[in-house]
Amino acid sequence: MTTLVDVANTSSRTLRLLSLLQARAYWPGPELADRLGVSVRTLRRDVERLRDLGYPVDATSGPEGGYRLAAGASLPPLALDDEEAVALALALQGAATNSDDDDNGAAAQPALRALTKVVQVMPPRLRRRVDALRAVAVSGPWGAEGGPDPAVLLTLAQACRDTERLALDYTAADGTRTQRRVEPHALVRLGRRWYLLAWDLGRGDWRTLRVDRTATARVEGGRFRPRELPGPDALAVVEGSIRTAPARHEVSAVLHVPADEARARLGGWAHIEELDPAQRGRCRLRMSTESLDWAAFALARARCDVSAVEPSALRDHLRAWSERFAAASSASSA
Amino acid sequence: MTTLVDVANTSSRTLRLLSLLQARAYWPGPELADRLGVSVRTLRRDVERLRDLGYPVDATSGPEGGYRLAAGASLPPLALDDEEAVALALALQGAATNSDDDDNGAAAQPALRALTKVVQVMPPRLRRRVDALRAVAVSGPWGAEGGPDPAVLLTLAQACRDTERLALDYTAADGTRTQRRVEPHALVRLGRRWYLLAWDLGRGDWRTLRVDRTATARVEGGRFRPRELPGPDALAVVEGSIRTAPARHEVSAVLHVPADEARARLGGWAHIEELDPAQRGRCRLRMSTESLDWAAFALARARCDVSAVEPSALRDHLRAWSERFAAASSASSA
DNA sequence: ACATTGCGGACAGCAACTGGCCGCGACCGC
DNA sequence: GCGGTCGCGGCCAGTTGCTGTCCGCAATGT
Repeated sequence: MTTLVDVANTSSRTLRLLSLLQARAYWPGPELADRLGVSVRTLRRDVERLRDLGYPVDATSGPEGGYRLAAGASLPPLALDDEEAVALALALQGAATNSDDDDNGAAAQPALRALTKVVQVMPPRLRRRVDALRAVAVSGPWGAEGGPDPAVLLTLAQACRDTERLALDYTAADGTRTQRRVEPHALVRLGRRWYLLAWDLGRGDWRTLRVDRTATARVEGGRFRPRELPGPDALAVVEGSIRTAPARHEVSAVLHVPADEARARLGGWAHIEELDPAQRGRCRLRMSTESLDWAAFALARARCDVSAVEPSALRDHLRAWSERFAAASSASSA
Repeated sequence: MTTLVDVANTSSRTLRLLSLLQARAYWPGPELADRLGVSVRTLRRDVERLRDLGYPVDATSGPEGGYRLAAGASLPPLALDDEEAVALALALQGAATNSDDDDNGAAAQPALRALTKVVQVMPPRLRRRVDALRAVAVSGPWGAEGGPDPAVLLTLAQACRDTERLALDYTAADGTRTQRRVEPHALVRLGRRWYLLAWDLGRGDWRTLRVDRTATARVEGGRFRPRELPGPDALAVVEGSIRTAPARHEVSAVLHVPADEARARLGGWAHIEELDPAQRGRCRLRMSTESLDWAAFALARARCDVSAVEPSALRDHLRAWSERFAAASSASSA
């Protein structure tokens, strides 16, 4: 399974040892030595080598003893099997495309980087499995938001990292479709959208493109030498070129349940504050969101009476839902 | 940054080379050699070594040529930096705890396995960052469902893999809290819940415990020799011990928008079917869910009139929401 | 055509690795 | 307490492997 090829090499053995230590927590020394095809003495030396490399290998003596890879100063290369790799690719993809704005929005960037690493070295058969599952596993409300195509996002990320020219099918804001050849420079996440900062070869100028408006992206082969950015920082450039930040709503409401009960029902989804002691059995909900749908949903999940709903836009929203639901729940046939 | 420790070792250099090749796609040979502190000739030999190990390193000649790590027969050990590791841990954790039932429910198991691997070798400082972000990043409606504590889930997974005895604080179905000492055998995901199949040392019998009812779990130190399962398969045992599968709702409704518009608004969230051509401008929504909240939310996201809502329970649900929202949207003060 | 880059053979010197042996300490079950 | 099992690390002698340098060759883009 993980046997790869047996090379008698010392360094290859060290790599194999690292993999083995990650696959199982405890390994009796003799078994390890047998697996690696060396004597126990040499195994000890290999372990010592790993330790010198900075990977702390704990060992316990006595019967049932053995070696175990512990947490160290830096992360060792992860040896994952096929299933784990697929799960990882899907999870990272979800994190890169779906993650919430304020929370792990910052984590989306590293997630995307990690994803490019994984995908680049992933065997084709695994990539096919990921592609197949991707279709099924959109699974999540964000898909509804017309988020970026994960495949496109991934291609763009790789091209940025590798400084490779791209050909894009792009739909501009006014709906016109254009073909663009660009030198991609950076992917920036702003709000809950991804933007590609690129040098447009057709127009000879910098452009900020929305990834979710990019239908297809393919690598054109040629690599390029990065130009100097028209600003101190990719983020700054993109921010400058985006007109307005998407409107945020600061939601506030009073829930007619005790605070801890509300927290239990809503999880970490909204901030729940205690009200003053006189108002026992009630609490205040606060959340900051771009989508009133989410706010309405949160109120619904609270399963209790609600009052003092705060942006008036949300009240309008609730009224609209209410009317629609009333209609839907009464009419039982088309 | 990634320098670890400089060991003049050959094997360490091979590891470093692997990391470098993953960090950037193209590396000119001379630059690589310089980074590794060896001559180009030795670099070529190192590359050859990697190839012998099964990692396909592509090389292109000519100016702008260089080395690149391609997709191979098996996944090479992933060398991730700190940020990537944190993002990865968060993403995997999300996949393991939140993932939807039918879709990547199957992927939850490998995700959890991968997570145990990562966490086991993750430096404490990174683990702290993950823990810190975890609190913020529940971010998602599932948190509200009282899903399992990721930390507990992780501890259980590690203990299963390492066959280590555990002490659990468990809240039984009737609400009584008990302390249990168990030998954990397998984690099984059924429906959208995690179950721990374990041998209860206090009672001397097998038990199936719900992970989300487990408040704390700590490793007791001792390792044990796995007992024989009372069935062919952990899944079978757990299935047998769970009385009823959680009730599922097969939701159906007619949306008063064209099918493709509905798909655009709902993403992969629900299945949208065309109706017969006479009914242009309408389509049928189908989804299968355990939570009527989600169904209601989906209908709301469709932002259109809805009719022929199908389980009557959902109609009741909608009516309840409607009334609550009507109240909330009119009363603007507590 | 030229420069740049990768490929691989040959060689000599040096460094490292290997296996076998040893005594030591830690730990567990009897 | 005692013996068995296991990890630790020193020592040694033989062998293996690695390294840098030099070389001619092939591929590629300017």
